[in-house]
Amino acid sequence: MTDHGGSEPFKKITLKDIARATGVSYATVSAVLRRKTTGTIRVSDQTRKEILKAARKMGYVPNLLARALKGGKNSLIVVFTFEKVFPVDARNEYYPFFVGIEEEAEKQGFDLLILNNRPLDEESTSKFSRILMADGAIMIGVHRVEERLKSLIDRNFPIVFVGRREIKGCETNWVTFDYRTIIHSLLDYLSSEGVKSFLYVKSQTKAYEPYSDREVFLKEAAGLKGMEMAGIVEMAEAGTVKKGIKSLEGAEAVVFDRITTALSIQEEKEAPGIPPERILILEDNWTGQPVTWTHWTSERQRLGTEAVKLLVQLIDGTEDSPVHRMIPLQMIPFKS
Amino acid sequence: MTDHGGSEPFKKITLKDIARATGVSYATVSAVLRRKTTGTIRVSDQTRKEILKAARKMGYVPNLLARALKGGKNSLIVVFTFEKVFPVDARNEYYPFFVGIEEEAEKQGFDLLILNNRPLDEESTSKFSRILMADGAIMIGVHRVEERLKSLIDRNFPIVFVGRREIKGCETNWVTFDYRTIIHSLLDYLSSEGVKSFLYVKSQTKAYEPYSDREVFLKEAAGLKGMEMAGIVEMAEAGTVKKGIKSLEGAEAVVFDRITTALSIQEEKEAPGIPPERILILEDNWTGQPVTWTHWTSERQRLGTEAVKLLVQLIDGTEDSPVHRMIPLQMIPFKS
DNA sequence: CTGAAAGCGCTTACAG
DNA sequence: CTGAAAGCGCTTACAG
Repeated sequence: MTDHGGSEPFKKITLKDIARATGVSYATVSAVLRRKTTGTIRVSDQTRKEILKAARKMGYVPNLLARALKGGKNSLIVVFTFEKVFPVDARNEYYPFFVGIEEEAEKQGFDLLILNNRPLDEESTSKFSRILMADGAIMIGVHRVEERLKSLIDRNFPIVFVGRREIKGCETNWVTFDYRTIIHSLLDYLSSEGVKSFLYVKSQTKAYEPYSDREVFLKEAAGLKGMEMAGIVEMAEAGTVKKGIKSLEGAEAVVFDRITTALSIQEEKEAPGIPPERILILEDNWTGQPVTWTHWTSERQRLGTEAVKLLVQLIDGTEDSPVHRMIPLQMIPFKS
Repeated sequence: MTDHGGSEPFKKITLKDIARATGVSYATVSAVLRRKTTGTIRVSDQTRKEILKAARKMGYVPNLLARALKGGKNSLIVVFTFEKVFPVDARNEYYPFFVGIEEEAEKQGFDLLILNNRPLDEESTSKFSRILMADGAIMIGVHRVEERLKSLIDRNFPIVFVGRREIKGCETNWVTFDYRTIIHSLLDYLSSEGVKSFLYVKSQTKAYEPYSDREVFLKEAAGLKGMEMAGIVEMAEAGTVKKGIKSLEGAEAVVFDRITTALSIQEEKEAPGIPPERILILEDNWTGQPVTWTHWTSERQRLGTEAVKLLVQLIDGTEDSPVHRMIPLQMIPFKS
């Protein structure tokens, strides 16, 4: 049945093989197998059955590479990360995006092509090379601008970024959280506590869109509510916690940009000396650790599904670039 | 720069476009971009640079569909599940396999094609159709035998199953856990507690390989150590717990086949009336919930990486089908 | 040393 | 109503 030793490569069964076996042209076989016999090609019922039978018996599996190369769509979506590793690990901050992406892709009937962000062998083969195997792509993480990517976007290859991502001279599509509304709510809350000024703890050294967005909205909201940003404390996400706590002493209220930074302080025995209802975190809790201070709901998975929905619309031509979508967030206030 | 409204489809830049722009044959362009200029095709340095420059400027991205269709390998691995949903959710039992698969694929320089197990539009397009886009496939979950799959395996398409999976008349490759050794260890442990007989709690209604394996090895080990399997209690994984506990009363020792079943009993206030050091679970704890009874280490992620390693060897021709690999397990004994 | 041509497995417009 | 042929974008053996 099966022969051993140096197993032969893999023998593809093609349309031609079936055509030969049944004695018709392979165009006919193609038509029959694709159920297109109502169209321009018509085949007798007898032949139809023979072809179907032969295909089944020979174990024919269409080569979708060829199909896709010829025709248009492929029902395939690329997922690409600019990060070092692809976020399949549940502890990864981007993981919930991926879960949402897969869920929605499945619902919409798309398969997923996961591109690993590995170094390249040849100059010509860009990181994005495999992107053209798919109908469109979703990008996760903080990107570095690459000419090649810009060029694809310019030429209308459907690409959706998870998070607001701008590329100069380029019209990018993205889905992001509605940071503005939620940050205004959070400051309303702080204001209702009688707070007039706060310290802003900034963990990000490199500014990129989502973080500068938050800072902008925070300042805007503070201005509107007559509150004062008393100062900005730069703090590494890990380490220098003791020193960090020191620098918070005497503050009326504290606003953290990152949950990880807030958590590293929350964990310390010595409290920062601020009443907990006067501490805000401008992020959802994706860490799974307990958080008591005020923050917001995690809609990361939802952001993933929205990204796919938008991408599919772009692929279908139901939407035209550029499109930007916002996901609402809900406050989770401190509870004593 | 960019024009709005009814954005045109997506204009591919092909080798031909670059060839036209630089005034050489597109075979030359191909050679230059693939860095194969040392071979049969030689190009002047001047031309080389021009081609490279044009490619960059025009944003050329090779179409790997075409590349793969023509040539052989694609550096692409299919991951397929027979389950309803693809296990990207961390609470899914198969999720750790996927994590290991992605990790190793990344390491080996392969991208991943995730095939969703959705219903089909056409008869000819089998669930496995996209499989030929890749160099090989990894199968997760409990399969139903499908002719199409069998035929692919018969024709030496590289496929590795996660878990022992047999298909009649077919030589399948698989990686699995070394259930035999660990189950013998577990019974040694039970024996050292002075146990002479035990009850076997069986949750699986449908027998498939991994579970029948365990039962077989359990019986074998019991026989060897002069222990008696006093009875088999069939128990649904969820529900009927109360009744389940009743049926365990008076047993000298209990062996569970599934961690979920064991946990649903462990959670109940009323203990099963068996000393905890006389309870075994023939599974690792993939649930994340605390488990006190004796079980074994989770090597699921490792199984995923091993599956990829084996698949890559099959693709490279370093190994010939059929290959079976075993992953060792370690006992985690009850601790009071 | 170079470029034209065949061919990978399909689909579909087109000529008979 | 049917089948031969062109073409999707590449690579590579081959003829000039």
